[in-house]
Amino acid sequence: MSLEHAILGFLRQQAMTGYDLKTLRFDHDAQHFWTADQAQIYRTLGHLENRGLVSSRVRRQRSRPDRKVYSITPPGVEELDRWAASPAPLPPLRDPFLIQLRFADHLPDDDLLHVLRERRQAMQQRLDSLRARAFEESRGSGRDSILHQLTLDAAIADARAGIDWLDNSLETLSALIEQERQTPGKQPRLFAPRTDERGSTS
Amino acid sequence: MSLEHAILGFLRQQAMTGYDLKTLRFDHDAQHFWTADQAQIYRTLGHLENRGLVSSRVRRQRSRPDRKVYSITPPGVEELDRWAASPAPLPPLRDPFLIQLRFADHLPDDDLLHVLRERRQAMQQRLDSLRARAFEESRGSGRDSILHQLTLDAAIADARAGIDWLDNSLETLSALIEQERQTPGKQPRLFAPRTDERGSTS
DNA sequence: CACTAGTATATGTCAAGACATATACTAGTG
DNA sequence: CACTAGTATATGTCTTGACATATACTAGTG
Repeated sequence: MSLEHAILGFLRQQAMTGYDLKTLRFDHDAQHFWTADQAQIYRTLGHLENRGLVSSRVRRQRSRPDRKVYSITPPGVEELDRWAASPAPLPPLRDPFLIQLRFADHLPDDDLLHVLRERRQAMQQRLDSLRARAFEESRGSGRDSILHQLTLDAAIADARAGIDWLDNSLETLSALIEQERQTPGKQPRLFAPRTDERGSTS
Repeated sequence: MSLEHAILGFLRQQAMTGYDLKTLRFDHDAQHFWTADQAQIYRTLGHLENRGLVSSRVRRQRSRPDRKVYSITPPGVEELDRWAASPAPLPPLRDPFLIQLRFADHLPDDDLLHVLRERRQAMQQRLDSLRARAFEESRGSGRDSILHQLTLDAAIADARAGIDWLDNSLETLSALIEQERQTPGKQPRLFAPRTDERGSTS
């Protein structure tokens, strides 16, 4: 599981509780490449502890609920290093928006363009906030800091590519719509007009 | 569910069986933006039928198993159109490779570069096959065909962005490694300096 | 003749993830 | 004083998706 290894990675940097992992790490540091919900983090910590890859000790607190601080164990470090050097399969592209677009040929022109523009705006917002973060977190020349910056770069590259693609698509579709308007016999031809020589259309 | 709407979309184009949806559509047409396993397709068809969005009739065959041909119903068309115009939330970037990279600071230099190069090669292969498909399927100027081509463009843009990012990362990390080699001694560390925890020094 | 691949549908089971809710205490705000 | 937000852990449950297996018939290959 990826989440297991993300947790091991964070715990190797510093021992902490499930609450800290959620609020400090997954909601902030890792937010641009992996998210996890609280319930899942606690359950995964349980699994990792059962397998001996992390260990925990309870810190009693008076004015707060007790904290269960998790540390990575030597087998945990081993597992993390083993996994980090192993090839991960390319995750397939899997985007509901592309399903929408693929089957949008029955949408009114305005709706079609609107959906694309909305998507572009959302992507632009994501890009802006990623860039702001990248700027804020751009100091540090150690390896750890560089790796963090590279993950931000990946998210930025992804968003930029998405926006560029949307702009091109918007242009293509606008041109198509314009062209269809100028051709009153609006029959979308899926195949080439029937002028081929072989095989008569009986 | 996205899969439900993908199925509705395909069935609007043409009535077909679960088997056809799997082998002709999801394994080919939609392969670059959505995949689905056979069991899930059959079960989803069942749900859609229960909800009246598709209907089926059995075609008896002698030398083959019977075919259960599904057609989209008017409510199904309505649902598809409604969904196509509704805004889909941006799916978060979610890539196990970025977890690997983020926590790769303990990897030997060669392993680190190797992992990135392997990734680049896999991405390049994907890009090549996507480009080949885009070339083969580039005829057709109707709206349906254009929309299909746009989905291919999206996948191509994604792969290209990934490769560019990997090239930049490879360059950045090579430079960092080179620089670290020329500066022997203490490297900048974010956390406690690494001493041998073996305790008993002999 | 045994084996494999293709056509076709269906169920069982498990992991990952998302969402809701329970518990329990404190501190600050209106 | 009531309410809200914050700290902290935990369980219940549902959906999506992945993988395995069952059934059943035919055609081609070694």
